[in-house]
Amino acid sequence: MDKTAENGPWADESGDTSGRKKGQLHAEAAGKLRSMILSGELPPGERLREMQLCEQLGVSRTPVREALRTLAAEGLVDLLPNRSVVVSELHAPDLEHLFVVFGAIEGIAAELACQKITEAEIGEIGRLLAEMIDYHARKERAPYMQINQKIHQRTVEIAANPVLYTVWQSLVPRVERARALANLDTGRWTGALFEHTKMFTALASRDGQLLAQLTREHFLNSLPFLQSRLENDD
Amino acid sequence: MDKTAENGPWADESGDTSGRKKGQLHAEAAGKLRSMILSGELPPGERLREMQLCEQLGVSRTPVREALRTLAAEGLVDLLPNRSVVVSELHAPDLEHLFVVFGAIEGIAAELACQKITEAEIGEIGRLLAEMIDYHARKERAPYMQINQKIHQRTVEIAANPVLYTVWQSLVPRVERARALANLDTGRWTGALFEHTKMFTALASRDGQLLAQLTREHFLNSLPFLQSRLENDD
DNA sequence: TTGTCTATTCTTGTATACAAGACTGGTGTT
DNA sequence: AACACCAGTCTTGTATACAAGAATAGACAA
Repeated sequence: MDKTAENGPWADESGDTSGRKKGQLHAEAAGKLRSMILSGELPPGERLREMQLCEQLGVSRTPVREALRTLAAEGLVDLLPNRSVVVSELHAPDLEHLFVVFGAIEGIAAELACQKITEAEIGEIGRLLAEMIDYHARKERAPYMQINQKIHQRTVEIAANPVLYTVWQSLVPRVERARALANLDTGRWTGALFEHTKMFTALASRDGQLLAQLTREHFLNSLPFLQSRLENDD
Repeated sequence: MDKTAENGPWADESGDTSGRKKGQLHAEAAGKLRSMILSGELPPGERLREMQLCEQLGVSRTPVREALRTLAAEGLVDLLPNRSVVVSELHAPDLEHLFVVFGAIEGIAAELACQKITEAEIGEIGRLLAEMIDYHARKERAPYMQINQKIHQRTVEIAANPVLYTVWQSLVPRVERARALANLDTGRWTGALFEHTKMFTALASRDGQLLAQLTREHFLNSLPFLQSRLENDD
């Protein structure tokens, strides 16, 4: 069930075509299109003409169409029969739906992680947190976000549930997209960091119930900030 | 984000080609292949040769290949680059991973449903439950399972969260497959029914916390029975 | 007998060709 | 002026053709 190494979302590919062995153009195309959507190069609502994508990616329609099915399964595009594929919209109410689910997923991950985490891994997360606090103090947002993402990812990995990991992966692109579209508010930033330190304490003491609760709240708390940013834009 | 009406898993198709408007052979193919896998006609580990599937389904390779991508995203098949697609295995440990996640997902759905359910919908679920009790008394397993599935589906629908619904849908095929491969133990059957009545009570009184808890336990309880059946088979 | 190498066959990956369904602009009518 | 209608164009859906990588079987050597 969990041998999806090759076909899983962004196993590796993300724009480079260099050291790639031939014969997986559709996976490569999916990777490129995915990052184009996440980066906003292909904005929500954009109509994707197959031929146009072929020219941009330098491949024929067959791999492009297969890549689009993959992206559709990930929720990044909508397939309208006999009509163009469009980049899926991201409205404020959708965002709430997304964050409720995503927070719950990470909550489960947190609970499982508490059961399975080793001392070494607690140390690892602790170091990442320290690094993050450092970037916050220096107001360097980009590396902060990167470490933040890494902490969440490590937590899900430590949970050691491949099904959970797959579901989590399928949701991450949309969460990341929301974060990218609505850059984090400064007031929220400090609050989020504080929540992270509380979450680490719960993790280190292996209090799964508490950590799950904190995790769900963490996402729910950041939701209104993202929503307000989104409403201003479109 | 939630306009996935047409491309979502088994929106309708499940083997019939009758009243179908042309131009969606790949969706039709996906539906047929999906039910072939769920029914066990295509057992775990089976190598799927594209040409062979073409003959069976009466279409060309293009829609078959696109259907296989969809099924891969649903976790029913594994894509091995330059090698045949195979029906994914279903091992006992995988099953535990699946059920932990699925139980949690339905738990969230249950919690949301408690907040949003109307009196009319409570009545509807109540009638379904009564029907199910009836089938249990008559030991008619197939229709029982069908109603059971419907209750779960209605609960998730009432939760009214499209993201949650999509995630749920992506997991259901595997859960259903596990149920199909390991036909429910009679002892467990009665226990499961009892749990359902308790869950209905919680739903009717809109006790989300309790219902979520019961739902998670419901899946965890049925897990060992399915696992033992699975170990006997392969 | 066993192991390895190679040639053949099979299967998948990609490109292209053709058909059918949507979109667009203009024309005519009311 | 507004609306319905129709042809031409564009876009997607499907089939087929061709190329390249993998499996297989047989020959040969150790």
